[in-house]
Amino acid sequence: MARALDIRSDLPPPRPAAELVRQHILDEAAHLFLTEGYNGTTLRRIAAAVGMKAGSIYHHVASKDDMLEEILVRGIEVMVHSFHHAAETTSGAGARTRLAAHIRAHLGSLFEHGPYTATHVTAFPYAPAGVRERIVPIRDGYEALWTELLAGLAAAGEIECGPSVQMTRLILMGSMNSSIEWFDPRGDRSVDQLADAITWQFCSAVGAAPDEGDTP
Amino acid sequence: MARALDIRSDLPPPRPAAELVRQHILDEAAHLFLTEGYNGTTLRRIAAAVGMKAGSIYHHVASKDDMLEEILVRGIEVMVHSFHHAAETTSGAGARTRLAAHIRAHLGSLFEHGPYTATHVTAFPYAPAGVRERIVPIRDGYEALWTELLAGLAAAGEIECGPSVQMTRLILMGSMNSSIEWFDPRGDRSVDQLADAITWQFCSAVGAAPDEGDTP
DNA sequence: AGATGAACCTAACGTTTGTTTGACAGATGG
DNA sequence: CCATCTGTCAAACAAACGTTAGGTTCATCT
Repeated sequence: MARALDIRSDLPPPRPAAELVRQHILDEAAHLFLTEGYNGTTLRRIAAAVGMKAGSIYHHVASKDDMLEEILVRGIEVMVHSFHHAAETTSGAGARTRLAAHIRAHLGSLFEHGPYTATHVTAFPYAPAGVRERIVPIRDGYEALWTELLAGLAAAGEIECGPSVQMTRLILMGSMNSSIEWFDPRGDRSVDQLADAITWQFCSAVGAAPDEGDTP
Repeated sequence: MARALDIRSDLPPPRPAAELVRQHILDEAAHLFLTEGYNGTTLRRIAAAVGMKAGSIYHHVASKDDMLEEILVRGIEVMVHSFHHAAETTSGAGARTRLAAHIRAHLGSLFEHGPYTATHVTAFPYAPAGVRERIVPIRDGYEALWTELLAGLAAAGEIECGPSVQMTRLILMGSMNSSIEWFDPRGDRSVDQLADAITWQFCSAVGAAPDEGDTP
């Protein structure tokens, strides 16, 4: 039986140093998963990047699959957080402003918050089946946010979708996500410029002209 | 020294049956590379799909890398062929018609000409470095066709690109290529509808209204 | 001082990878 | 009818894989 009424917690919080190493491992793993793919990345390669031997990794994580799963979950968390932040800061604005903010937020998740979100886009399709099944529901939650956003704007007549909102969402998210294969935020174009370009190409179809004023 | 002046060629043309088996192997390999990824596909898995044992594959193909390379090359050939066909059939048409035809042609390459082109999109980024280096120049040729097309339409003022033609091309090709991760041509939407949706979202920005007439 | 336990190492586990080998069956050709 | 060529197989190869086990170091706590 577990001792109760202990003054201090029986399960002490993880040491900050240990958690820091764990973060470091996941950072390097995510970076390698992103550039080399999941199957193309070996534990020895990850260990070398951290400055350890392969076996030592297992003192911080349960398995290679577990690493990927945690990276994918964190990637979605970043996206969801950015989405809500964009929604709050443009709650009263017009259609184009709101859409532009969300596009910028999604691209920010990809390029400005470490390799977790980007790994999500590239490594997910070929992740082990078990991992994928556990991630899909979480991922669905984020996609639902986008569907809701686009459907709302379309229903209000503020943007014009094609045959279906889902198809529109998939095309838009495809053009955003595929940018990680060619866009370099340290290059001669900024993330802002990329967001502007995608926003422009996507919602230039908006019946309403580019609006800057609020619509309370 | 090679014997010359032989009546028959020293290198007899490959038997048609043998070439057929080879095609079959490449077909199954491409399908597996597409669905499971290159590193996630084993030679034994490919052999099983063809109805052989792993070792037998090597009587038809030099190596796993060689399989991938040939698949990638053929994928580009399909795309280039479709591009030129679209260019010929709409040489005198207006901007939107020409662009729509090329978008439809590219999507046709992805979904209607076997797994070679689609494999090219998904497997290329994580192909072995040696293979990738040999493919890049060929791939550049196809991308140049698109750049030329978009630049021509933009220079004539028929479409409006963003800050750069390259960025516009990458965004457009990204939205087309990423559709292989979610679009199913056997589903309730046809490739034609997908092409229409992408064309609509992309070139609704065209200053000129949707034109149907030719501009000789 | 002695004990503790986390962090890391080396070494090896069993499995799977891409590839090679040698033998065997059937067709082909002189 | 014999010799040759083709395609296939079982078997084995070395290398690399993810993972486990056991030993060593070292700061911390009693």
